[in-house]
Formats: sequence, C-alpha cells, structure tokens
Amino acid sequence: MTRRVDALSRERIVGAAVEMLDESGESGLTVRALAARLNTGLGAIYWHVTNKDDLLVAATDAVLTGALDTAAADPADTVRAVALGVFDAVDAHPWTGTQLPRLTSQLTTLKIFERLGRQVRALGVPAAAQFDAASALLNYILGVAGQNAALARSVAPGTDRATVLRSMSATWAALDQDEHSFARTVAGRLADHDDRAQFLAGIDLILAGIRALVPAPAPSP
Amino acid sequence: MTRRVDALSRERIVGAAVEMLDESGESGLTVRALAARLNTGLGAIYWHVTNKDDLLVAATDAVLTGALDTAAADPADTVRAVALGVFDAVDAHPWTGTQLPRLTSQLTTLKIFERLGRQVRALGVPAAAQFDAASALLNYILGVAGQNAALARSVAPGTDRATVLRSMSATWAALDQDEHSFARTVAGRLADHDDRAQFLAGIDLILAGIRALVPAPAPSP
DNA sequence: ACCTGAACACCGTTCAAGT
DNA sequence: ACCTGAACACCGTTCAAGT
Repeated sequence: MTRRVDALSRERIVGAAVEMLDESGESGLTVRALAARLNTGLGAIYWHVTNKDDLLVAATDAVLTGALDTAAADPADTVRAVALGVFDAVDAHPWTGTQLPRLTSQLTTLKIFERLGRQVRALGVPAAAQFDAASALLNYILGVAGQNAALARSVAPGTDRATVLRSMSATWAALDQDEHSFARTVAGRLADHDDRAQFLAGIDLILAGIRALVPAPAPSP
Repeated sequence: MTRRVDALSRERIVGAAVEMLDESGESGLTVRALAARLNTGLGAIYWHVTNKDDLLVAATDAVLTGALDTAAADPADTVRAVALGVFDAVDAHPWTGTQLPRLTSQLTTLKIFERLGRQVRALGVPAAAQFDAASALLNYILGVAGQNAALARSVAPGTDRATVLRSMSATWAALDQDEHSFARTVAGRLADHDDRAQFLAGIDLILAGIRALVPAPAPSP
C-alpha cells in the first residue's frame, strides 16, 4: 500500500497557514508561498479553500477554539479562565489579534461571547444588563488582543517582550513633561510590568463593576 | 497673480486620503487612485509622503486628534467625553478602528492614553493602580473601535446600522439553543440596542471598578 | 475529483529623466 | 525643489487543460 504522506486537505492547508503566520506574520502568508511549502500549485490551494480570507478565518478559528475549553467552579473564575485562554492564544499567535475583530471571524468571536455571557448570567446580573456586561468583557479582551498583536508585529518574530517594553519605556520617559505627564510617570512601571497580570487586573475591574449590578440577596434572618 | 488652487502638499494628500477612506474603506485607497484624484503622478505622492503606511498613520491621527479636545468638570465625565470622542470619530471614519491598534499609530493612541491616565489620577486612584486602570479604559475603547470598524466594513459604506443589526439579530436568533443559549437570549436586544449607550455602559462598568480602588476618605467628624 | 501553471488584473515602490 | 511615468517585483484569483 502506498503511504499518501502528503495528501492535500483543507486541514493540512490551514495547518501550514498557521505555521507560516506564526513564523513570519500576516505579510508572510502568500498563497504562492503556501503552495510552495506544500509542494503543489496555486490552483490546488483554491480547490480546498475559497480564498485567502477563508483561509485566515479558518486559521484564526483553529487557534482560538481550542483555547476556549477551560472551566472553573466559580463564574468569575471561568471568566478569567476564558479571558486568559484568549490572551495566551493571541500571545502565542499574534496575528490572531488582528483577525479576531474582523467580521469574518464573527463565529469565533461569538464562541467567546457566548462563554462570557453565560458566566455573566450565572453571576446573577439582571437580564436587562447582561448584554452590556458581556459586551464590555468581550470588547476589553479584543482590545488587549489587538494591542498585543501590534506590539508583537513591531519586532522580529521571537523577540522577547522585555526588550520591546524597555525601549518603549525609554521613549515614554523622554516625552515632554507638560504634554505627557501621565505617560512619563508610568514609564518606569512599563519596563517591568507583567502584561498578563495587567490584563487580569482589567478583567477584575470590569468584574467589580459587574458585581455592583447584582441585586443584593435578601438579608439572612 | 495665478491662483495655485491645486498646489500639492502633505496636508492635501492626507485630506484626500481621508476622503477616499471614508468613501470606500481601506481597500479603496490605492496610491494610484489617490494620484488620479489629485491629478498627479505616482511619484508626486511619494515626494510628500514616505509610504502608504505613513499616509495611513497621518490620516488616522488627523481624524482622531481633533476628537480628543473635549473636557468636562468631573474626571469621570471627562473620561466619558474622551471615550465618546473616540467612539464618534471611529463611527464617522470606520477605517480608523483598524488603524488605531497598529503600533505605527502609537503616538495617536498615546494621546488618548495620556488623557485617560490624567483622569484616573484625578479620581484618586493610588499610584500603583493607575497604570492598570488607564490601560483597562484604553483597551476597552480600542476593542469597541475595532468591533465597530468590522461592523461598518461588513456593509456597503453608508448603510445604516439598524439594517446590519437586524440581520445579525436574525442570525443569532436562529442559532442552536444548546450551544448558543446566551446569544439567543440576547438576540432580541441586539436589533434595537443603542451602540453608543452600550459603549458608555461599558465605560461606567470600568469606572465603577476603578472607584472601588480609591481609598475611602477620612470619615467626616 | 483533484491538480497544474500560465495568464489576468491588479498592487506598492523606485528612479532616471524632466521642469 | 518638485513632479512625471515607465519599470520592477510582487500580489490574489481564475481557468483551460491535464490526470
């Protein structure tokens, strides 16, 4: 029997696309380069995939869907777990930070929104406020994702974040004192702050605001 | 004297770019089309502008910087005013929602961050927590900007949002009940919800969380 | 059914040459 | 100093033709 080691398929194409995106970012993924890596022609790709956008959506979904099946006992902790799942996935695959907000990736985003919304409901937020609360969490998470993607794209793939932050911190520290008094004050903290912890701090800020929406339980007798 | 009505300049180029972006989105702006609109050659553009990215950054900054000089008496209200300024600017020029998170637009983002940070400081947040609080506000604002940009890009420029929301609402309502119970519940609200109000609700959620960070003042005697 | 690769209709950017 | 426009090195996508 012949081993079709290299049988082409949608999965193999998407997998190779993810690898190329990880290695060289969004600009590194061209259909031609993808075909070359898979040892085929251009048309072969287009047989399995509608177009480049379809490919990007599939790649984003592949990376993020796996990141979502975390859970915790507490609804608040589950929110944190889901948020961190997205954060870590975007951290490992920075190009997803740009893809996620795109409407074509809406199905992936909807999965995140659904998980967040259920926790908001479980926290006891009144029905009328659930939509706003879940949206706030989602938008914050997507915002951080976008910023991290930008940060990662600004440096050669593989550069450690400490280097980037150090240089950014130096820039901020040199800013005009009058016009940028806050940025200058914060510059010192920027160099050695923990992105992940700061991300969680933001989640906790929103969760605190959400908790304030929950009506107080009847006082115990 | 000759009226040099059409003297080329960086400002005129950036202005024309903003118009083209407004009319036909990011994909509608090509250097060739821009040259044609300004009745010049390709090279003329590149004499005044480093490259296309430079142009996009300048266009984004032009649109957003004006949106930031709002103020209010209360720090919390100023946060709301700045946030709404960004929201409305992105609403009027959806392509900025995608540009803003890019690192090349960092200077524009820094202006927003600075304004937010000052209010956080004015609110009495302890120094150690100011960075996290200002970042949370910024990331939320950028997240909403990105989502609104995606929404706007999904329809022909000029389509009113109600139409988009109605179709999205219909999609959500048709989702599988088990897998998407939250999205389905919320679908009804989606059709007629006010984006701007929801955006502000998110800001208020974060502000509520931030207020909880402020140490209580000494009790009045 | 699946794949090939030439061809099409674009891009951003450069640069010798003009005024 | 400022502008022209041909040329370069790419793109994504299509499609007749092959197996």
